[in-house]
Amino acid sequence: MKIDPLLTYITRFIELSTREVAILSEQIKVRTYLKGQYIVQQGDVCEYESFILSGSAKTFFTDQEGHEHVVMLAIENWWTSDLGSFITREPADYHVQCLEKTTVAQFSFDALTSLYEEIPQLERFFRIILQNAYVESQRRIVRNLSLPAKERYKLFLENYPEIEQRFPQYLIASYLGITKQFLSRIRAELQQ
Amino acid sequence: MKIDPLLTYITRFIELSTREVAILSEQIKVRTYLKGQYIVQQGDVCEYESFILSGSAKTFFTDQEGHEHVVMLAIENWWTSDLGSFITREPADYHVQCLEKTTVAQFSFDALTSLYEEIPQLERFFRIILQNAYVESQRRIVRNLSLPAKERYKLFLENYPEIEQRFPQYLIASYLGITKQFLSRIRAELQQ
DNA sequence: CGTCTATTTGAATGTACTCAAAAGCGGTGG
DNA sequence: CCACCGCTTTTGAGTACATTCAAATAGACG
Repeated sequence: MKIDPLLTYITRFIELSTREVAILSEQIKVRTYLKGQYIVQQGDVCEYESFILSGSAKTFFTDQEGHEHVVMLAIENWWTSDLGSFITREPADYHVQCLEKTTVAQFSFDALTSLYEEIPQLERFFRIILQNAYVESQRRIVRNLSLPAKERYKLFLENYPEIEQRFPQYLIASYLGITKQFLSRIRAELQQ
Repeated sequence: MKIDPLLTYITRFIELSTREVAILSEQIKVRTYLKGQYIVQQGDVCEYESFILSGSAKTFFTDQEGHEHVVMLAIENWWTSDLGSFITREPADYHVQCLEKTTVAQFSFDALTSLYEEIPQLERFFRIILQNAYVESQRRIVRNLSLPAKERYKLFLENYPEIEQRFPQYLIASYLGITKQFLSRIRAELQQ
């Protein structure tokens, strides 16, 4: 499978020469996972930053009481990994599991380190990506702190209509920080 | 006031030549705010990324019901701004207000843009800073979703003991996403 | 000491949770 | 083609964590 969607995505932020595209392509590994397979396992060091070419994945962890909490849901053209583990080389806090057959483009830590040297523009690319991710992350915190579940769900529908369609309700409930039962009740209210 | 703490901070991540330090120093504005003054006002475009040399600030917003929500608390050697507004040049979602007399080193959008060209290493610096900030932001989301208020408060005490000392309880309560009354009860329980 | 602000305490309420069970929805096989 | 299985969603009842409103107490500063 080709990494064209990734190149398209990158060149929305920086320009790449033909030579740079070649260098990049060489360092990136394309890999396909089956439904249910893990891209990252909690406790292992996260070896890759993965860019989803097709398919979808959930990032989650299990708390002391054995309850799963969804940290992130990702589809095509999204990144997924345990960034904290990836950059520190410490055991991952989260699992990343495929929800369907999923093909990703992967940057290993070493590949990325050398790519930063060979294509300095990539520093800018990831800086911009991270800026956006950070801003979005702060927004999510704000929404979680200041809005009741019903409002959070409505905003989720507005912001991620594609995701709503694609994932079971109980995962969305977990992502929103509520139980599946409660989301079901919220949806019932919104019907009327 | 000198920007030495900022230079020390930057050189923990990248190396700077004497010439680069000079370029940097020229582009950075040092500014002192009095207690209560606003570094950023909700609705205005956030003009600066501010690095706190001394003092402290809170980032907050006011919801429809007129309640304040603290998004962030910052002290020396922390960054503060409304990054979303700063990078998009759109009106800020948040206020940033000084809690005491506060001196900051400020990067304007234009200064930073030209600094990225003159000192490409700064791309790396901010990439790393943002990586860390993003990871921390995700951790906060996870804690907010999976832990009861009491546990969140205990972790806050562990992670930010300096902040606990320095800010009134009602701000910490707001940062944790709970009311000041409830934090007071939690603290009473923890005493025993 | 008095005033202003911050914290604590009390009582009633509400939002969201737990546990339990029923209903819906695909897919598979007899 | 229908019966059954596993999985997801819905519904119900009781409960808990956290909120609101109100008032009392404690601290800080002039």
